[in-house]
Amino acid sequence: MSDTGVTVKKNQDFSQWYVEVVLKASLADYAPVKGCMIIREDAYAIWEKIHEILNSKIKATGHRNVYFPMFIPEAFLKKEAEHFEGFTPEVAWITQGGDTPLEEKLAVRPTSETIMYATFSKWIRSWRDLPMKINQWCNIVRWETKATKLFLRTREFLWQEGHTAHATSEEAEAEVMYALKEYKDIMENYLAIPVLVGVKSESEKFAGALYTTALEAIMPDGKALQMGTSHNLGQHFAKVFGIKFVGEDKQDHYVWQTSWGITTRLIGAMIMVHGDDKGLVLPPKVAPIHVVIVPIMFKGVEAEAINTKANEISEKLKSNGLNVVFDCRQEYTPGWKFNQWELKGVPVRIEIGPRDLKQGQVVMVRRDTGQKSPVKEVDIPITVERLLQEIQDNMFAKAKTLLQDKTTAINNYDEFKKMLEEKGGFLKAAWCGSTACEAKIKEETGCTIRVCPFQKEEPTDGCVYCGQKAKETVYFARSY
RNA sequence: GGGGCUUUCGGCUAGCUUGGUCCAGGCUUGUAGCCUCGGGCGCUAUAGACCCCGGUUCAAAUCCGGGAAGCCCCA
Repeated sequence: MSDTGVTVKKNQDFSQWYVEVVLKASLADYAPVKGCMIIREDAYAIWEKIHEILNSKIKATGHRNVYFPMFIPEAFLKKEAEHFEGFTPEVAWITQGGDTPLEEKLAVRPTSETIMYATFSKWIRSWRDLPMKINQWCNIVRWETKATKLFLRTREFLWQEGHTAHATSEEAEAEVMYALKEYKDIMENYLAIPVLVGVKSESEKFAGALYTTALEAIMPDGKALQMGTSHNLGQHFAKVFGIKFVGEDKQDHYVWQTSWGITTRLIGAMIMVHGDDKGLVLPPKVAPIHVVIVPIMFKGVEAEAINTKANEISEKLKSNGLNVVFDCRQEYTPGWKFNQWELKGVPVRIEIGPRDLKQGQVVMVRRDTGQKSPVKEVDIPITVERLLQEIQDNMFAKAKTLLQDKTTAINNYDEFKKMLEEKGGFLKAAWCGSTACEAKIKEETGCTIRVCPFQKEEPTDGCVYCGQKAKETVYFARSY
């Protein structure tokens, strides 16, 4: 065993394990600037996959992609006071161009509400211009001072931000829920990560929003991770940017707005949730490579026959729309290749050697369970297809078990603290609704309210902190 | 926001306490070649590093000061 592979066990040193998997599976690399990362081929391919999936969803419902500049005049950012206050600690500023100091400094976008909405006020005149539904794929800069982590928290990251404007509050509300629903589908049915959805508390909501809804997942170390957000902006921005339209009633109205986003952080979540001691395990639906074929080659006549057969299988699978790699490199042994492709998380491996050739079969190995089985040559395409689906399903089921295991219903504060130390995860507890209790809990335990679920559960106990009458049952957790 | 640890060939590291033995040693990787090579096989040859800036000194990987980057813990 060389150290080309992962050297620590996932459940022994999770942080170290994560860093090693990311670097050794060549998903990313450190950049020369603190807190910045290089997203490498395989990780970028996964991001492109996420593009494809979301693009096809939102285009089908009338959203269109655009691109706005990454520089935002300071005055724009300042217009919505709460928004400015929320973002200003982590905004990177440009103060000089060439040798000349700028008259007004420019923010490198931490999010594009302000620059987009300044323009919305020009574009929206009448109710016929609504709804306006646009989206942009871009990079974002938030100048974190510390605690950066590959994929999960970097100074620059990639994301998608949807921005819509509607004639009515109800329509905006529906749009918020629409984005949430599509996000949930991507996370659960493609990335195989189950999520909790709900509303953020007042102190956790997006700066400037009426309310924020979010999707939250749990990581194997018991920390929660925010997977995506969808905000109802109400008319806050419409009022400061003057986004008005003439309604069918011939009166002026302010628009109702939403914004929503998911980021490259999802890739980090996927690594954490599914990876194992051998490295990555990729959900088939987003895996850049579905099948790798490893020939067991010897010098002589058989070699050519194996080569031919492997190519044949590869072509057949490719024609079924799969991405297949035939790893015919001669400088590596089969064993070495097995380890390498496992590290990279390829869902299915096909081995073909002289013995298989004689018997008209191959050996098929699934990445999630390591299970090996001989498959007759004629059955290969259908078996691969079945296996990919099984792997996808199995991965989601496993992740669901993780979520269940890491969710604990709590009745009192002592238990809260005890469970937090013992296993972390989501702590489901009654809350009175006061920001003061929430702040106290955060101060004393580091836990925040991750979501207040949509399906309200009637609390049977008093508030977990103050004991007063509880308003609802919410999910607390430490988070990334 | 506070605290701790770390940094030597592409990767993992030895050397540092006690400055000179070090134009830095090993393993792995890369490159060229050989090898029946079914779980990181073996053999030969070759390439490759002291995080940066400054100081002390006849002499610095080693001591001192500053900086950068990475990781972890606490809030």
